[in-house]
Amino acid sequence: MPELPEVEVTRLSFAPGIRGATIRSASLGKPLRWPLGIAPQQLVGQQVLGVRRRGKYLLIDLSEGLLLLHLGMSGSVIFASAQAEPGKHDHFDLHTSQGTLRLNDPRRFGAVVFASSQDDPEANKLLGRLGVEPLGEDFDGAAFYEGLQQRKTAIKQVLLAGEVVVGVGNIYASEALFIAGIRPTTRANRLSRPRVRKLQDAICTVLARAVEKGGSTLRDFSNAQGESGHFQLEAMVYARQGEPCRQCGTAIKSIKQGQRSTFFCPQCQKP
DNA sequence: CACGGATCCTGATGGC
DNA sequence: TGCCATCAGGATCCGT
Repeated sequence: MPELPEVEVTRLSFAPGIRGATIRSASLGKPLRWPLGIAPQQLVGQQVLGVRRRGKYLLIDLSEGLLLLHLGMSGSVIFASAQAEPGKHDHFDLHTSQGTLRLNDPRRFGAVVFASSQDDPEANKLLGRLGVEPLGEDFDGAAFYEGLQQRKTAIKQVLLAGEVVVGVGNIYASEALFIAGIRPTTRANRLSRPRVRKLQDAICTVLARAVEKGGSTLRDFSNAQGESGHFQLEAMVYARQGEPCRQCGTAIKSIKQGQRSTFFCPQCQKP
């Protein structure tokens, strides 16, 4: 479900409501990808200072540390004043003076991890290898080009790895490469400066647009208010194998790269 | 150190 | 209330 736009839409939908709240209690369901790192009771009494995002991580700033939240493949968050008893796939509840934040994640690839302010939370291992923010000021052409020059792998997989630029998932990687006219199998270090520039613009455009639209609703994405993105992503290539390219009519192709599906137009996207 | 593959887990879908 | 294979929006870890 969540790539950067969905995570950002989630953040925007609950950050104002939870800011300033005091944590009353916290509870865990089944194990997620990583353990919380502390006993849930240790969160009690802490203040929620705000909510930021880094890549696909939600960073909840607390008075004594940082709560890192990742939605994995199937996670979603609800923030509401009254919550029913946790359901089968509800694996984390944060009860606060202003409402309950609940993580629902059927596949449990997501995580909630506490980083104490005693250990420099910003230096958390999970945040260490992340690339530049695509919607931030640091995403400039020169640095992006230099980053890609270091990689001989297919550009699609370099985007997904998140070590050069973060937040581009499987859907938006295919979409951005289509907009930029670049074949997903092209090796990253073989791209010319102008093509890298075009790709950079395409990534910004497609992600920013998706955030504006409230996240794509390819399946069942909804924000923390339970509102589904009232927008169906009009994908140019994603999941459109065999269908005509919206630009030239050529049949969209589907291939596997690193066990993930990739979609592209063999006519519009050049190696 | 850059790369490719295995791996975690549940649910939906489609072929037989 | 059939069973089985395949696939799904992520990303870390491990062997090479």
